[in-house]
Amino acid sequence: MLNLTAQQIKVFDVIKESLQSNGYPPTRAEIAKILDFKSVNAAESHIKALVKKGVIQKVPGSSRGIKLVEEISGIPLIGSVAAGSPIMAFENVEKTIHSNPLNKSVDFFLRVQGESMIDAGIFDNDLVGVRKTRSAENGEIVVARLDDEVTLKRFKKDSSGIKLVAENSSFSDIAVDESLDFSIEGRAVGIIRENL
Amino acid sequence: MLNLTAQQIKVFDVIKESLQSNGYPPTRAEIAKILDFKSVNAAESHIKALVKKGVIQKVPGSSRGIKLVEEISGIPLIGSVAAGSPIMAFENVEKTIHSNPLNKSVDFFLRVQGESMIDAGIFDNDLVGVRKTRSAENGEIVVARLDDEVTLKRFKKDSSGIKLVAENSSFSDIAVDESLDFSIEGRAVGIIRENL
DNA sequence: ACATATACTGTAATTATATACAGTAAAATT
DNA sequence: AATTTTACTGTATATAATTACAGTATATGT
Repeated sequence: MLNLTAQQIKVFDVIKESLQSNGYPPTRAEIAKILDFKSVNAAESHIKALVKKGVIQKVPGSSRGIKLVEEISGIPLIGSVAAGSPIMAFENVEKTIHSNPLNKSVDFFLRVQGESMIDAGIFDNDLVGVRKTRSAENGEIVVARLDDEVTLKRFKKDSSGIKLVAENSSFSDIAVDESLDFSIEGRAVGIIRENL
Repeated sequence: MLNLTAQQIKVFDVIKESLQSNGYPPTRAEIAKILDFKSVNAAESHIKALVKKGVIQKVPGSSRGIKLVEEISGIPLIGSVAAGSPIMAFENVEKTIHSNPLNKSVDFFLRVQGESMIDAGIFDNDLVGVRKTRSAENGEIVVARLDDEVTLKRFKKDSSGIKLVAENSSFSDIAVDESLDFSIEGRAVGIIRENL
């Protein structure tokens, strides 16, 4: 978005504003009218420039066929994570969510499997909004990778080392030591539950 | 949404799906193609019916000029409910949410106050998605009004009558009898938690 | 200096789209 | 039983919209 000219930003904002208030993108004529261009081609040229710079996409031949690239790439919903695969690998994406109800920036949603965080009010099948980070603060709920397994646990750190704690009395803590291939994939920032 | 016919629902869903995947509403021709109508007028007539039933709006003369009414109005987020006021009264609306991440139709979100449903995994400050109904099935979580107070409780009904049960052992059940002004405001269908 | 990008006006053609009108037929309502 | 609603096909047309082409002028990059 940084190398857009002042006029290109204006055109981009008109498109965004139209989507917001009308629910659909503007036509060339509408853009021209709003920005007081006397030729529809002025809008057309700007659209071409915006496509070239990668911030919008055009659907040729289609009326109002303009898509914001930021909208296209929604938030992936990760179902189960195949052993050993990167968490956001294509095969792990269950679907793509195009609205983020949480007030925080979320990189992906993870569908919770199992009851290990039940005492933190996170149930089987809940969707956890995750912000990707490599580190965590003491006490935060994190998505961690242990060898090939991805789990949701509370992160605890003290003089004796790092522990991953389940919020369920029937699960025991995991002490992280050198024998384990351990990494933090992200920090849980919110949840969505679709089935009450 | 209840008096839509099967075909009208199909057309409505095509519009919704187009908005979801294209970012703009479909044309009559696109609807006809997807639903295998051989005349664009079939789509046009259905659109007119949907407008008449109040679930969409048309922008005459504008290509793709279709708006979903549910998108226009947004979903109110109810904070605290003033004693005696209708739940969705203006003064109770904290803000309006323009995206519904839950797969179900939601009439309003209610911000949970207190710990009474903690054992159901519903915490203080969670947002509960509520579908407005006047009745409930045994075992459902409902938004109920008792005299002037609005609460979230599990609805239990048997031969001895109606009980409102908190999911927290330190709360006692409320037996609904004739002395109480009791009504059901809605059914909880999902939750959103913004603060983990 | 030269090419390319920006920022337009103006014209025009083809195609996309909305929308009305004329029918037919079955189902639901009154 | 009569009327209205639903659910289409088929035709037609005015207008909405995309998009190419021809210019002009200034600014920016190489």
